[in-house]
Amino acid sequence: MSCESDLTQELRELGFRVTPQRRVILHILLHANGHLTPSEVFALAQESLPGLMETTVYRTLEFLVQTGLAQAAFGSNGKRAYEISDEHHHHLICRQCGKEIEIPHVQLDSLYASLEASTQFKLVHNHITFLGLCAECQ
Amino acid sequence: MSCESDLTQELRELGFRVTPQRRVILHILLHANGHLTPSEVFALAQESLPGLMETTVYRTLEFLVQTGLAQAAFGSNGKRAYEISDEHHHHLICRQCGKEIEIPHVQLDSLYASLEASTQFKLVHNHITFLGLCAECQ
DNA sequence: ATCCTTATTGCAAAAACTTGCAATAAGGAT
DNA sequence: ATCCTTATTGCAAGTTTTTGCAATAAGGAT
Ligand SMILES: [Mn+2]
Ligand SMILES: [Mn+2]
Ligand SMILES: [Zn+2]
Ligand SMILES: [Zn+2]
Repeated sequence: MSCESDLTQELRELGFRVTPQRRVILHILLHANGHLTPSEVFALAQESLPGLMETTVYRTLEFLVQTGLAQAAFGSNGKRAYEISDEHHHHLICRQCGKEIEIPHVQLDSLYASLEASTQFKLVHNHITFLGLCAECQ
Repeated sequence: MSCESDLTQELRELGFRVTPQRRVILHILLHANGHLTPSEVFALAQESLPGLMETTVYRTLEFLVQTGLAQAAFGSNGKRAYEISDEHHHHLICRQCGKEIEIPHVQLDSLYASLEASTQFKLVHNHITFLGLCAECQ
């Protein structure tokens, strides 16, 4: 009974296959404390799964985002990073020193409501990176 | 007196040099109606400036963002695109059909105010891409 | 336990993007 | 007009990310 079993269960119920590659990558994301880049995931995953291709890591991470099990973040540098988080949140990063703050999604609730009202769109689970200057760097 | 002269003037006042490459790329961005990818800019720029390198396009676009003359957008596919717009705005894209709506920044004013109050950060000119489902695709 | 279907992976090649460094040329000084 | 300084470009090489396709193996059926 490993820690990612509920997620693999969810995959199976959605009609997707549970492969060793997906298991390992889910395990890594679940135990990471922050965002991981594809090459970080690859380096870690390769330890338990020699022969794993970096291509597969890219595809699996994007697959997990499509299914809603993982979230992608676009850092200030434009590079992608991934995480699994049960809290819908966003980020605010200081463009000068890189300090990062997490923004609970509840702070965007009224924005979302007004956007949905004015556009007729239904917003999905976004994971936004705001840039700014922290108190020290201003 | 070409159309990008005021921007090249601004560059010069900031202490940067005005090169044919920067002129051409500014001209292209000013006449584009939407976002352009680096390779689109490259293809157009090469017509007036044979010998131009793609590297230079990447560097120039990023340079224009740093100086605040251009804005970068991270589309739903994660690929970068650039534009010059005098209106601070954001985007809302349908994850299903790709339909895209522009969101005037004024709709985020109160969010920005509340984020600045709660975090002590000063937010900068962000150019955010929200994802959702349009009325038809829901 | 074996077979089937086809989703998923490995592998190779391409495309997108970045970096380092020597050659060039913009803009200021003479 | 010529010279100087050094920001900027071209060029080559490297890294990151995407794509196509044949080989593999997950999961359901027999
Ligand atoms: Mn996050
Ligand atoms: Mn835009
Ligand atoms: Zn800071
Ligand atoms: Zn749609």
